[in-house]
Amino acid sequence: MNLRAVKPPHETRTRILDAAEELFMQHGFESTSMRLLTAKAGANLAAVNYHFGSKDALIEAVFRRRLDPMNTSRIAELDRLEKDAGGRALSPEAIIRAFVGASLRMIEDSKSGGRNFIRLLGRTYTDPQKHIRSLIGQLYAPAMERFKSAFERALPQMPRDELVWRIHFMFGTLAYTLAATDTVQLIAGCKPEDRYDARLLEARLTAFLQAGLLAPLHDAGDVKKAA
Amino acid sequence: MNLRAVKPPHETRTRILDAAEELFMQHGFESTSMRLLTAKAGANLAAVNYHFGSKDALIEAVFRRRLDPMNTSRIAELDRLEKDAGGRALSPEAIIRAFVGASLRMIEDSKSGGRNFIRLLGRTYTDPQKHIRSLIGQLYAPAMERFKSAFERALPQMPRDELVWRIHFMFGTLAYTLAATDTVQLIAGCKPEDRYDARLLEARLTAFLQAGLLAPLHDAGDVKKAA
DNA sequence: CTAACATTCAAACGTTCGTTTGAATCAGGA
DNA sequence: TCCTGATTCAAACGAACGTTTGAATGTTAG
Repeated sequence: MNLRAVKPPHETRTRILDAAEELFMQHGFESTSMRLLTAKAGANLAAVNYHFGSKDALIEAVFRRRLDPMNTSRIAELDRLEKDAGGRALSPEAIIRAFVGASLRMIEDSKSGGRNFIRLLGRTYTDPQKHIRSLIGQLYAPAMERFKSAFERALPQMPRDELVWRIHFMFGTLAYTLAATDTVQLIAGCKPEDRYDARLLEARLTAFLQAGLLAPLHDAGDVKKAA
Repeated sequence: MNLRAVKPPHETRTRILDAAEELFMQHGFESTSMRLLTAKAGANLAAVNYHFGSKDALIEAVFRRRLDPMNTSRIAELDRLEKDAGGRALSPEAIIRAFVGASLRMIEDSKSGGRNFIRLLGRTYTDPQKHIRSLIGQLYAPAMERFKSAFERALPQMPRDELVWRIHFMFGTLAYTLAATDTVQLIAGCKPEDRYDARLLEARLTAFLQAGLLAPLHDAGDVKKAA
């Protein structure tokens, strides 16, 4: 009997996914060649096509592996909050934290390549390729619907269009913040050690998003009149 | 004498820049081949290398053409506001409008390919290629410094780190909003005809950003304690 | 052991890429 | 008109890409 642990069933698959996550984050999809990728994963060039079918299918697998669990846990967290609250409405802040927290927790999780993935994800929301954007949209759809109706219940007085836009703005702020962890240097003066402190970032981000979500309604009359 | 207007001096150059702007926006830099690009521009395949030197140099030229004037006009607008205000401090909202307005005015400008460029720009802030991001950062630097100190003067009581982060968040919201003009459909229910109404968008965006910028300061003690 | 299956491997395939080349074409001034 | 420099053109270059192939190797069950 072999004393070493049994070989995991999909070891090569996993190594390829990990390498892809990191290289896609560093160089993007197109600039990452299968040769570089399989070399980093310690696999043969043909391994990607054998295990995933094609490069596009690999890209899809990279997102499915992390995004499905992340959004499932988001929804679970929201369910838990609503159950704890009994019949009472949740505060907007609590809903925001449930959404943002799932992403930030993944950044802190240093053993899995979560941070790589989060940065990759943040940038892919605006990927030029439509089929990639629609994949992301599809993977996000259930959580998005769930959070949207949670916000509607928390803010019954807010017009629906306005709410949709503000959710859009919040989503954008989160996406950009996660993706552009070094673009911060555009505006010099940020202490580098603060940049990855997820707890501090969560506090700052939540405060910003909450204020934006609850901003006073602009006077629609002004808009029409000025036009 | 020829009755037709004289041939513009850099007609082919301009046609190439216009085609590049549109195709880069639609497909990204790498997925846009020189063959497709020159065909769309009605130019020969070798024209890009003749007029610009290389594909990378063309990418740079695409950004320089629009970004330099845009940021110059941003700074001019801020100068004008400060002059009009005499010695008094500007409101944060006025500073935000000066910054956001330059982008949104370019979206409305349908005769030049400004809208294409703005969407392209929004996505490029988080481009995987470092030399592209640093080009953008470099082209933005003067305006960024100028607006940063304007905000500092308008909000003297706000800690500098906090302000830097909030400017970062605002910048992200703007970038994402401009880039993801169709990702809005992630959250269904947005009336398509509202999506490109720049005046309405400016009102909504400004209200959101202003509220976020002026959000109550979170208690730093809470953060440390929870850690 | 052996048959059956899953995985890995080196090699090659055809395509597309950005770039280069050298001749052809155009313009304007002497 | 002819010369000169700028621009356009068709053609080709070598390199890199994603994918396929068929044999070799490893693993598991009968």
